[in-house]
This record gives sequence, structure tokens and C-alpha cells, in this order.
Amino acid sequence: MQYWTEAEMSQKKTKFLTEVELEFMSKLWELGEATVRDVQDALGPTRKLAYTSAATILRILEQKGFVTSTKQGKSFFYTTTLSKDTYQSRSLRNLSEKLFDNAPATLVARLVDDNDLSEEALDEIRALIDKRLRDDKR
Amino acid sequence: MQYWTEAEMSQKKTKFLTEVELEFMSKLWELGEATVRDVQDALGPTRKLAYTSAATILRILEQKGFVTSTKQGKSFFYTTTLSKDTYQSRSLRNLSEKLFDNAPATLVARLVDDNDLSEEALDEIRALIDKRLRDDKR
DNA sequence: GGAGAATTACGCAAACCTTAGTAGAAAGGA
DNA sequence: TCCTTTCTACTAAGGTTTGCGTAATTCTCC
Repeated sequence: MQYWTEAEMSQKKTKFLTEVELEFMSKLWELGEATVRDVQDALGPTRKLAYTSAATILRILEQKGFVTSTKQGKSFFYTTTLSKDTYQSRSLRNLSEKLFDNAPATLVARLVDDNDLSEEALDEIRALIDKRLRDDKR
Repeated sequence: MQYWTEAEMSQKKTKFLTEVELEFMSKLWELGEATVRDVQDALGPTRKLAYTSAATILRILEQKGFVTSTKQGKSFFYTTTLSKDTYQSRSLRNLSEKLFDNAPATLVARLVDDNDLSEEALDEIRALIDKRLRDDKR
């Protein structure tokens, strides 16, 4: 049950996930649709978190509009309202803006500098860029 | 003047900057060495922030070990202890790990997907990839 | 229908982030 | 010297994040 109005919702709309929220969203992106229990289990045995804590995180994600829930039987099933791709793009644009002076080439340069990209990955990326450049020309 | 021991310092060492801390670090990376006043001025007129607030942020950055200060005359001069390049790498690695399943190729793919990328930027990125492919072959 | 188990709603607390005010020190000019 | 300005150290308010406990609700099974 939501206690805030539409205006209040939009007012507190945040664009980015906190650390723990991202952790939960990642699981939801994997699972597709999941209960509190599902997510808690998916976190694995090393990550100890009380059931009620997991429930709280999901409730907050719903408040913020990142997930929706539907009641099925006893419990709620949660799904993301935001695709992983979209959030990846949003995060990258933010990082590029805030830390790379809006120069994506610098970002790639830094990435290529210290990550071991396989030759296949590099080929793949170049193919993407070529395709993009061809499409833009049309 | 530092009131915490070396042990306490290392204990509260954080790897990442908060929003405002990054804003300040960016200015320090630009300015090289700066007083509170310098940084406050560099923020520009649209960003209103009390002098004492700016001083607090710099003090916190020093507590966290991201900057050091030296007294010159009346006031302190602050400098970063962490290069922008290093922090860029660290941030990218974190993003890749947390949001891209440690697949840098996916990261670049998503970046290239972005519609706002200029053709020049794409060309630059392709040149980087090509160079890397050539270097790897050798 | 009632007992027991699972689930949800709510609220609290500790830690941290952002911002700024206050008090006092330091410096420098009239 | 004394007044003014500038700077630093400290503190605190208000918001957010993370984690969990408690109480109430819902479901199931006998």
C-alpha cells in the first residue's frame, strides 16, 4: 500500500541506486520475478541479511519506483521497472559526465589501459562501432 | 591538525568519493593546489555554498586521506593524494564489477549504444581499439 | 474454527552525508 | 594597540542508508 501521492512520488524520485539497492536489483534482473525469500536466497550464504531487512530493501525500491510488486497468494512478487541495459547506460553517462569531462573516448582509453580485454572482445567492440558509424551515415 | 591515529585512519579508509567530495576533488585536480577560497570560487556562482561548508568538505577529504594540506602563511593549501587517472580506473573497475558482470566489452558496447555519442567520439574510440589490437598482435 | 508458520507494515537506531553556524585564532592596517 | 577581516576547529541539524525487531496479517492444515 502506497501512502504518498503522485506529486510526492515524483518529488522524491532518485535516478541512481545505492550500494545495497544495486545488489538487490542485480538479483531481480537475474531472477526476473521474485519474492523476498527468493532474493534473500539468491544473495548466497556469505551475505547474511535478515528476512525483514531484505523485505525492507524491496519496499524501498518500490517506493523509489525501481520495482513493482503483485500479490500472488500469500506473498508479493517483485519485478524491476527499469531494464539493466537502461540502468547501465544511465550509470555510464553519469560517470562520463562527472569523472571524464564528458569524453567517452577517455573513458574507453582508461578501460583499455588497465583491463585485459580479449582480442575477441576488442573485435566485437570494433564491429559495434563500425556498425554504428555506418548507421549514422545513412 | 589530525586527532586520529594511523590505525584509526586506515580503519575508516574509504575507496570512493561521495557526490560532493568528487565535485571538490575535480576542482583540486584542475587547480593543482588550492585554498578553501580558491575551491569555493572555482565552483562558480550558480553553486552557492558557504565558505565554512567548503572548508568542512576539504577537512573531510583530508580525514579520508584523499588530500593533504600544508600551511602557507595564514591559510592551508590543499592538494590531492590520488591522481584523477587512478581514480578513474578505480571507478571504472568498480562499475564494471558491480553492474557489468566484469565484462568490459559489454560496458563499451553500452557506451557506444548511447545515441548522444558524436561521430568524432566514435572515431576516437575506434582508433583506441585499433591501436590496442595492433599492439596486442606484436 | 484455531494453531502454527510465513509474510508484511511500521518504526527505530546507528552510521554517514551535506550544509552551515559559532567561537576563537591569526594577521594586518589605522 | 585595537578593530576588522579572514581563516580554522568544532558542533549540530536534517536527511539518507542499512539493518533489524515487533506486531499484525494472511495462509494452510488439522
